[in-house]
Amino acid sequence: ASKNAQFLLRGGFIDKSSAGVYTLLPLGLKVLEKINKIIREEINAIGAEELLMPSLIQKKYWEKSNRWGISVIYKTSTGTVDQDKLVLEPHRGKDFEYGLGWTHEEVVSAIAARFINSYKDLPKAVYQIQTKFRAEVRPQAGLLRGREFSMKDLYSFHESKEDLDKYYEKVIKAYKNIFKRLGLKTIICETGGGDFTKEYTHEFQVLNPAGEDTIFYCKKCGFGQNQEVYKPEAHKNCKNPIQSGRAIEVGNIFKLGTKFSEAFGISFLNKNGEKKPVIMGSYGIGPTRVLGTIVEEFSDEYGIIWPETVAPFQVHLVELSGKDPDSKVTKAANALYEKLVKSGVEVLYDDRDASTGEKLNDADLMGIPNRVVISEKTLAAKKIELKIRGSKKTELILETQLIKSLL
RNA sequence: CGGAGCGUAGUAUAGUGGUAGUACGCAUGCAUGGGGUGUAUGUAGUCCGAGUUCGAUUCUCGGCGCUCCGACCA
Repeated sequence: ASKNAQFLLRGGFIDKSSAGVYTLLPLGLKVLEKINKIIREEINAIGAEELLMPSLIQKKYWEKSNRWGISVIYKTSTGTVDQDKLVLEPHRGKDFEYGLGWTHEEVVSAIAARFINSYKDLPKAVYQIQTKFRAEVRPQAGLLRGREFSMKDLYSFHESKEDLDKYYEKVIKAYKNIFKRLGLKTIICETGGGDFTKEYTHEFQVLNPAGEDTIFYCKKCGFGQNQEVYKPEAHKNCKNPIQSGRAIEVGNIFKLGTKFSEAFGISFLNKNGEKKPVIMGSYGIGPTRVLGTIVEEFSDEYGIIWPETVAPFQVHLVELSGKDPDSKVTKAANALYEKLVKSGVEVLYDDRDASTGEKLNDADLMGIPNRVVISEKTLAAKKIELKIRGSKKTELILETQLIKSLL
């Protein structure tokens, strides 16, 4: 199994429900929410508003864009496998056909068609963080490729190509901020746009052997291309050799142009009273895939090493009291726990009646940045023991020092 | 979608045409107490359906599920 699946399952972050479908357990959800918070902050900062669209999307929407039929595998009411659609059981003598949302251009376009009428309504950008469904025949690599996963999808609407281009650059900047805060080094790669657009689209790729894509890039000039469209002549002005490697795609951005605005009739009257189609862009980041990617990037033989920005807790407090629930060690650890929580520190308190080795190994596996141990030894020294996850050494420090360093 | 394999306890596995064993886990006791400690007792299982057979967990067929290689991947 892949590293992220192994550590996340063993550490109690996720639980496998079926192939490519996972529950985020309380610990994993905490991490996901931290990732989402960073994404929201940066996307809000470029003027987009959050909304929430449905997952169940009626056939008529998909038919307008000619995408009914690329969707999810489900059983139809007749019991045969149909690759195209979800058919709900007959009701009042009628089948109801829906596609489960694997992207939301159709829904957002229908909304935009109703609300956008004038150049004064533009530009506009909306996004959501929502569960998506895809007919992956072969899910793999834990959270890196699932049948159900979380996605932040942002859609923008503009009166001109130039305005879209400007916003596209703003999104690139926001994405750079997001991935930087998540601790991920990304390479922006050009790739073909599929049936979306003839223009190049861009992927944010994290170099990692667990990745499914092969990319070509240059560290010096910033050149990056996916293998699918690789054209080395685009790099001829730089003398630095091109490198290649496996990479995980954590985000992608598209200029949709007028494909959807034409299909759904999203138009506006410009200053001259002329009717024009709206120019659109679409921009995705997969938070659950990001979660898996972070684990692929930050771990050692013992477990995960969370970056502080997304760690489920700041402190993993371990008390080594042995069996006696009334021992001085337990009381001191309880007191420290209360004090940390009151100070606003996020603490995971391991007060299990388990062996020392078990507790310390679990702490390594779970990867919380600061491990604090309270034991007979630390009480004797009137200090607490701190170990930063990922470093080899432990240090004895004063409780006040610890709290100060965490706030 | 092309190719391969697998389905036995909560998990990981062994074995058999005559109804199943081991390890871990879990429960309880005793010992231990700074890197998954020792010990005793207990707990729990053959994916579903059909066929062959006196008898199927084992063989055959179908279904469902899972894994791996490749293709696809807005």
